Amino acid sequence: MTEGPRPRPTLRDIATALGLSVNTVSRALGDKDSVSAATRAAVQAEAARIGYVPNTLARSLVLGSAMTLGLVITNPSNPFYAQLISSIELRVRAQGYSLLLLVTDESVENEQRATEALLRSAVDGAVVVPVQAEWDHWRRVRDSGIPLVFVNRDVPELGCDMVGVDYERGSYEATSHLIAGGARRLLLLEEDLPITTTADRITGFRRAMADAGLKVSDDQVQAVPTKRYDSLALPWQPEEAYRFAQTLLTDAHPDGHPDGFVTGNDYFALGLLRALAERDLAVPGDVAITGYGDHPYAAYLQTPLTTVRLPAAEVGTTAVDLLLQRLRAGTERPRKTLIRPELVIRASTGGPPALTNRQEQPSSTPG
Amino acid sequence: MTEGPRPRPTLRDIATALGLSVNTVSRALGDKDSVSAATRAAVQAEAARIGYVPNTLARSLVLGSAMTLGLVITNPSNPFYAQLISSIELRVRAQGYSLLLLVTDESVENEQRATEALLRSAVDGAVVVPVQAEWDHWRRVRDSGIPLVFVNRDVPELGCDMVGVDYERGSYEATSHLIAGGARRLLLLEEDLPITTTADRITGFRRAMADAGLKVSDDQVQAVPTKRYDSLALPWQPEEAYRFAQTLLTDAHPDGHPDGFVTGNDYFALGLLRALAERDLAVPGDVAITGYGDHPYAAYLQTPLTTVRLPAAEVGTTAVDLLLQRLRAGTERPRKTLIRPELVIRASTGGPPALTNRQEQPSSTPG
DNA sequence: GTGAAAGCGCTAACAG
DNA sequence: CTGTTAGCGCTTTCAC
Repeated sequence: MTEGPRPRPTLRDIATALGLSVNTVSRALGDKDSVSAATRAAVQAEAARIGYVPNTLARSLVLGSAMTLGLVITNPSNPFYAQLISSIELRVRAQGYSLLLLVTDESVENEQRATEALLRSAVDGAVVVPVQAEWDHWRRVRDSGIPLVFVNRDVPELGCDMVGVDYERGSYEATSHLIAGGARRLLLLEEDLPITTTADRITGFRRAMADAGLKVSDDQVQAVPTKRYDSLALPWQPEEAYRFAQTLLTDAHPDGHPDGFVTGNDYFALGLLRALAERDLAVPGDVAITGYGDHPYAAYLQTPLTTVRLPAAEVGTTAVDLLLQRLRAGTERPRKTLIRPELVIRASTGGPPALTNRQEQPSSTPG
Repeated sequence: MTEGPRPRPTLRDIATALGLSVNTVSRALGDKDSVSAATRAAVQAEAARIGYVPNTLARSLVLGSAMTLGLVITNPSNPFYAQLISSIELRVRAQGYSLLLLVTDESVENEQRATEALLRSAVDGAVVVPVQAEWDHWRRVRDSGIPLVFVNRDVPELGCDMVGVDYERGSYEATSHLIAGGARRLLLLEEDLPITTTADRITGFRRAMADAGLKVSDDQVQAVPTKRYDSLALPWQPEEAYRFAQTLLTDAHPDGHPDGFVTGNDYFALGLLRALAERDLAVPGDVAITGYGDHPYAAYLQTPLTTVRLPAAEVGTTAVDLLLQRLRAGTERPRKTLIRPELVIRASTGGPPALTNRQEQPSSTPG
């Protein structure tokens, strides 16, 4: 028969119950050695008996640290970010910190409010996937002594630590792979977000084309309109890429129809696949395509999708480690780390036609 | 030229700069009316000038509330939970609270540690997706006066508020739909987690079968082994269902091969689809199948998947609202809400064969 | 080894 | 209207 919400027990409750001073109780619980074994035992017993839990607020106030890190992220429904959240939370908790979560939905306004929240909450540091459109508010956070680690997208102006994915390389490899497979008239379908990840993928695409001696006209790089600011929307719907591709395939192509598509994420590939099927274009026979992200479904499509697997967990873990190092170390130069993604070759580019018996590894760094 | 981390400005800095008392400054900033307009203006100007940000820690300590809610969730990589996180964070922030995130990965141990963290952090309340295997630690949290709202899975023993999805109904409708389409030898592929959501879906399946006058033998309800405790794994890999289905389809079926599959999530359906394709079984010709969750890819499979769409955003929002109401109201009876999911009929059960021009709505309550 | 005193930054009482 | 006093729960001096 449980009682209603009793007032929470404090050090003083233990102290008075045992006829000790609050101070002694604090030290007994804090495992300092300036307490007799007997006292310590008594204190710990009483603490356990009344269910004492230290008040982090008070503790933080005097210690000047809340043992809390912030995580500012754009969209948890993006599988990459979902994994990032998991890996970051795990690491943060393992190091004895708490995690404050802020979601920005790609909105600068939300991000500005998020920085306010970080400042007020006096977090010890923050892992941030920046919206990138503006960053003055981040300067303010950094200047107030809260170390920042940017993840996935950088804000070089601030000279903070950064850990991301080598998107350019992933895109380069995907493109080169298509070219190696015989594709010549390639198209890149990209997100229309004004962020570096997209820009890097475009760069990779162009570089691969150039290295193969292929020209890239402007209409070979296409931005798919996305519902980026719809706060509860999924990262991207295949829908948008589907409609976009429908139009694209209908348009006149002076040099012949495209025979290869590089897409900026697996959802685009999904929509594209449908549009191609509707025009009776075979994949990979008529058109080869690559995705980006290796979402959990990619290997299980009817035409398994060649795609770029992102090391989400590694990125998250590295970010937390960088942050904690900086909390301890202080003023080193900012470190930037790009982790290399992995091209996973499947049937959509003529790879193994279906699942072989070799098990697809759903490794610790999937999606 | 930014300076290094200055000590953070406090009320006293403003007070001394203006020759006022700390108290007056506090009230001026707090919009109390017991301050002259002139003083308030001066204070606010100075606060803005030095970039004053109130210290939530100190504020919380005296006020007895940290204006923070906890969110304890099992697996952010499950698209349903990802959306839940988004919607909850949005609502929580809109109400002026912060959100502390704890991930349990379906582990009771993690959950117990999470409750410790909630107690220490003195959150005002928590939204919880419980692991359900044990719940004594939750009793402790509740007894210490922290209101809890269980989401998606209930712990009826504790008499807390709860908001979930009517999984039984979703499963009932999916099953009935298959039966209406002519399927008779149905199989249910379920998660092997010991949780009520799975149990509810099984109940719905059995009830639909019974209502149609069909018997259900034990081997018609199958649990797919999953990597549930793999901390960074995705919710479920299609892989497991694929292998499981391979075996299943190889086994002798005295009453003929199954002509319908109800699956507990869309990933299972994905694996199943491949296993069926390998045996040249046509969907929906030979076998009709349904998924559960309406993940973003479901509508875009080569055979678009009939599935049960879950109202994730609505669940999340409702949960936060219930929690905040209870924070204000105090002792009402616990309220339990089940939100109804929606069966989305597609080609895998003989629905519209492909995307029609009627736009698939990626509504605010998808996946 | 233990206690008394002071203070983290803020807000709530009460005076004036 | 404003200042003084007190205290949130805890930890860190510094005496004893």
